[in-house]
This record gives sequence, structure tokens and C-alpha cells, in this order.
Amino acid sequence: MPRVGMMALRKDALVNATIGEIGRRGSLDVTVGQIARTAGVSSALAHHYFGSKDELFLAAMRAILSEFGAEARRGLAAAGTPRARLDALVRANFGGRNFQPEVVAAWLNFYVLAQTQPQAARLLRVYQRRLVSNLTHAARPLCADPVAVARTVAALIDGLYIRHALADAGPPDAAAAMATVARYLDLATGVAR
Amino acid sequence: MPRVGMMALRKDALVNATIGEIGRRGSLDVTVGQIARTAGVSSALAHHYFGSKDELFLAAMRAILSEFGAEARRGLAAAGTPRARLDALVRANFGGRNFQPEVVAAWLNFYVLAQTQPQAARLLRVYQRRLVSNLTHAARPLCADPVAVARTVAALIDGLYIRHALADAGPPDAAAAMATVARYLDLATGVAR
DNA sequence: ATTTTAATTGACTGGTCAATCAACAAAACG
DNA sequence: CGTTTTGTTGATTGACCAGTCAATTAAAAT
Repeated sequence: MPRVGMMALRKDALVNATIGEIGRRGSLDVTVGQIARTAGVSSALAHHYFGSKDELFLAAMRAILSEFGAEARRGLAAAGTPRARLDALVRANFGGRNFQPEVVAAWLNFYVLAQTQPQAARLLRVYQRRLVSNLTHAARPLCADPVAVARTVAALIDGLYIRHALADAGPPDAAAAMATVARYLDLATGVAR
Repeated sequence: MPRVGMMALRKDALVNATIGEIGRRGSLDVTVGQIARTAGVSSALAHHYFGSKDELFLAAMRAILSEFGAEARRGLAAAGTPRARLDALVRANFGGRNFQPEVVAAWLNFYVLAQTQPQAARLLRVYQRRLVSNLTHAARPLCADPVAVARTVAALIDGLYIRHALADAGPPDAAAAMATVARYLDLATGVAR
């Protein structure tokens, strides 16, 4: 049943299936066959559209990053004050699908991949730089050393993310993570407690 | 050349080779054969002593954690003041072999494994709890909410670790990471700047 | 000196998987 | 209506690998 325009549909389905399967298995040890079956196509088609397993995973990561980017932009646009901008960036990191097990799994494996895959490393650097840059911009009116504060917040976000994602029990607590960052921001920007 | 007492030697060599190979490949995608060859033995011997690849990797992780634990204990013992104790814990995290690429790779893959391997998850939780507990204890005399500060510092350590380990260029800068934590501690404990 | 025990390996097995390719189906096009 | 384009897959290949096992060596124990 070859209809024209299937390419976009299939690519989307394959990317989503990739995220889903990585989440289910918890690692990159998923076969192209499993992913393809979940997407309802043959493994040959996955190779046809993406060329290789690596490309498929990179596409999945790009999808997650662009979803995150969109959320960040939306939050920034709606924020009126510098502090609201900071909070919006933090919320973008802890909100959305970011705490869903599949996305957590994708992130952790992305870190692993970034050690060796130049493409993955580049993607990760872009994300990291953009976050710090956005945070710096938002923090500039609020403190003496906005770059240092931005870097600290960025690290705090990553650390809280990992700690909550791999926490002892229960679902990750986004609210608690955001509160911790907020408390640091209060301190760093001299807000009375 | 079967001499008695080889077991400990071989196990050590295999554990070190495991860390080394994971570092070289950047992922858990290393074969038992590669590890064994690096250790100078046959793959059959690796299975003989460890039973499975998973066990071998867990043993490697335990080695890293125990090295870290020893360093933390040494630092704590030498520290006279609460603040010195905090600094010692931070230094234990950023010092030693922890920033060597192989150890970084092991950590990242350990995170991935902890999502699905109960043993790895348990190990990680023990490490995380102990760190927070040590930090809390050290922070108690210095601030009103030592638990919150300890959690924040722990997250900061993890986040800085990842960000520096996967940084844009050059070797990870342990000094900068430690300075960032120190600045937060100054803020949180009301030290004058 | 013989037996036991620890150390060690080569060879093998059963299975898995990424990637390729030739071929088939149906829509679009002229 | 025939041809081109797009979509799709089954079957295959070539390679790799974890884990097993039977066999070998030499030290240690009796």
C-alpha cells in the first residue's frame, strides 16, 4: 500500500519506537528488528530510511532535544521577569516528557554515546551551551557573576536529574528538584528568605 | 604454570582490564575476549572466575566505589573542621582516578546499568546515600537545613562531574568544579565573600 | 609416588544481529 | 495503458560472541 508521503510518517514512527524500545530495555542494546516491529514495519525499512542504527538513535535524540527546545522557548516567551525566565528554563528541564523512563534512558545512553560518537558529542555540546547561555542571559540582571550562577544552575539541573531519575523509590519528583534549584537561586540572587 | 593463589591476581587483572577496555570503547560493548586478552588470560578463565560478564562489570564497579570510599575516609580523617570535612568529601569525588576517561566511562555505563540491573541499582543507591549522609553530618553545625544542603551538594557534584567529563575540550578541570561547590557552600553556610 | 586440587585453555555451540539485495506492489505520471 | 517512482519486505550473508566443556598442566597434599 505505497502511498506517497509515507516517509515522514515512517520516520516519526521509527523514532518514537526507538525511544520507546530504549526505554523498555534501558540500554542501547535494542535490535533494529525490535524497533521496526514496534513501529509496524520491517527492519529493512528502518535501514532504508536511516542507513544505520547509529543514525536512527541520533534522530531519536534530536527529537527529544528539539521537543525540549520548543518547551524552553515557550516558557521563555511567557515569562515577564528575569527570575521568571530562570524558573521557566528550570521547568523546561524537569517538565514535559523529560522524567518519563524512556526519556531518562535515552539521556543516559546519550551521555554514554557522547564519549565516542562525534555527532552525539556535538549534539550534547550544543544543548549544554544553549542552556548555559540562556541561563546566563536570564541571570544577568540579578547577580554579579551571571556566568558562574548559570553554570552552577546547569550542573544542578543535570545532577538533580540523574539523582531523581535513578532515585531509590517511586516516580521522580520534579517539584522537589525544581524547589532545590529555586532555593539556590534565592541564595545566589540575594532574595530574602 | 598453576601456582596457588593466582585467583586474587587474576581477578585483579581482569577487573582492571575491564575498566580499561570499557574506557577504551566508551561503552559496555566490550567482549569478554577483549578484556581477557588485555588481562593476559583466556576468556574461559574470565568466565571461570566471574561466572558472567555482568558479574565482571559489577566487580569493576565495586573496585571503583571502594577506591572512592577509601579516599573519602582518608580525607575525612584528616579534616579538622566541619567545613574541611565538606571540602574533603568534594575532593574525594573530583580527585583520584575519578576524572580519568576510563573511570568516567565506567560511571556513565554504571548509570545506564542501574536502570535495569538490580545489583547495580543497589550499589548506586548505597553510594548515593552514603555521600548524602556524610555531607549531612559535616554540614550539620554549619547551617539550618543540613539535609537540603547535603542533597544540593550531592547533585552539584554529579552534575559538575558529567558536565566536566563530557566537556567541550581539554581535560576535565577538577579545580574549577571544586571551586563551584565551594562557592555554593560559602553561600549556604553564610560565609562572607 | 600417587592422588588430589587449582589453574588454565582451545575448541565448540547455539544464538544473535546489522546490513544488503533483489524483487514485488501500488500509486503517480504521461 | 504503460512506465516511472515510491514504498516495502523476505531472505540471506557474514560476522561476532557469551558461555560450556573436556582436556591439560603442574603444584600441593597424602
